[in-house]
Amino acid sequence: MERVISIPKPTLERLPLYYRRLLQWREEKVSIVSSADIGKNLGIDSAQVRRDLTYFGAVGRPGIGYKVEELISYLGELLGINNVNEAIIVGVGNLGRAICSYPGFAPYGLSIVAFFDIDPQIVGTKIRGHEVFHVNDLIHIVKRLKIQIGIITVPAREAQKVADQMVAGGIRAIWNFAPTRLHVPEEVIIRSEDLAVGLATLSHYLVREDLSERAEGLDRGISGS
Amino acid sequence: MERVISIPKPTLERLPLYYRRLLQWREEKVSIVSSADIGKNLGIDSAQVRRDLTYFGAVGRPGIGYKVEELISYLGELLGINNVNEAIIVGVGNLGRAICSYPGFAPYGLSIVAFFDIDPQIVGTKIRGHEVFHVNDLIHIVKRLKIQIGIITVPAREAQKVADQMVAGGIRAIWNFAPTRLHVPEEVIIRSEDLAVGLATLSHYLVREDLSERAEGLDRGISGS
DNA sequence: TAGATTGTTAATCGATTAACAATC
DNA sequence: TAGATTGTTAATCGATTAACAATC
Repeated sequence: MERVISIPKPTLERLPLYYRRLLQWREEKVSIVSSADIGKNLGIDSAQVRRDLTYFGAVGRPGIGYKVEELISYLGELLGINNVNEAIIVGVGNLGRAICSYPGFAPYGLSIVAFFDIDPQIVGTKIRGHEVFHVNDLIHIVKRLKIQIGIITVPAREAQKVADQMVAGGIRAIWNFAPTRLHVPEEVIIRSEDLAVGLATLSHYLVREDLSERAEGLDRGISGS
Repeated sequence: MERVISIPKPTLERLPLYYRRLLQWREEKVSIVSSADIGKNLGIDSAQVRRDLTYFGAVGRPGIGYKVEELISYLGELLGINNVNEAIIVGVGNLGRAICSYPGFAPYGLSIVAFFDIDPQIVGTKIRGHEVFHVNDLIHIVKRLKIQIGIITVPAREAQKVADQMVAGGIRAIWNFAPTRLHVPEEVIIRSEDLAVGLATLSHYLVREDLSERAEGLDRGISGS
């Protein structure tokens, strides 16, 4: 399955961070950076940075560093950013709207070309100049426009149904914001952004800290620090 | 630093998934589940599930499985869900509003008790019955209410300033949705939800697939499958 | 040349999985 | 008891970090 060169997932999640920081450096007219610069800035080991950047072949110069411009287009290529990524979004409540107008996407060439909802109050209205279609038209429209990316921002209980229709329309990657697990054919890529996971882990750390305060008190005599 | 019992991060991100699925089972009147049930449902190895569930001591019965009810309260405790988590949110654009009304949080006891913004058009209005305050009042209000969690949904360039004020007010955990890295004292917990990372990885996989199609063609003679 | 920094190899660290004795 | 499933140990796998020769 995982054929050809395959990048470790953690690396893949760091590349966009490098990319974004590089855009900022370009803005600031910085033309060359070292792996140490990048690492210090993002809190990542410099060896890790070099490692990450060489998965598809080298791009830096020993003794010099990385040309910001070069690295940007290299990473852009790698991340598929240089392409235009056309997507549809299903569910135009607050979350859907927030995603449509999320400024962080600006550099990533995401273009949301059609909006869908099921609420008759919303279907037929316009969002950012685009008409909102009924979900029933999804398969048809997706096929016609050959859309590859589908974004799901509907309630959890609707999500699977929507995913099924996306798959039927030929969508190859689903970005799911509904708090539920989706079942799709294995050739379809799924990425779920599960906000509850974020909240729960944060909340867990708070609890942990409370517990560990006592423990640290007992501990201090032994381990110092 | 990482004192007392410490759970691996990947485990910590799976616990909320278990928790959510268990709530669903309870709803369906299922009273006992096995690690195999949980695993199959979430696409996780059953040994992994057992491992994850024993980091704070055992809860299952050999030969039987796990009592849904017991496991729910066990995980709830672990994740700090049984507490009420009071939070403030800064930035009440679409994303802020989406988070406030995100249904996935329902089980997690998150209570957003104050809203802040800087836009004079918005300050003073009400959201879900709560007045929106000016960011200038943040430190004062956070101190008075002894809030521990701050949610940042402002544009990237404002985020650090907001984080500084949260820290000054005594907030201990920050949930950051702005696409930028925040610098805070090390005792403050930060979790960043970086949507651009999600988008970029998704887009990357699409590109990879396109490339690998060719490669697979060449490959097939050798490795079959 | 001397100093800096890469790309890469080897060593370390941490997480996942397999296997199985203990237990219901 | 026989069958099922846990909790845990040991083996495997994968990612991070340290170290350094090669290169500018």
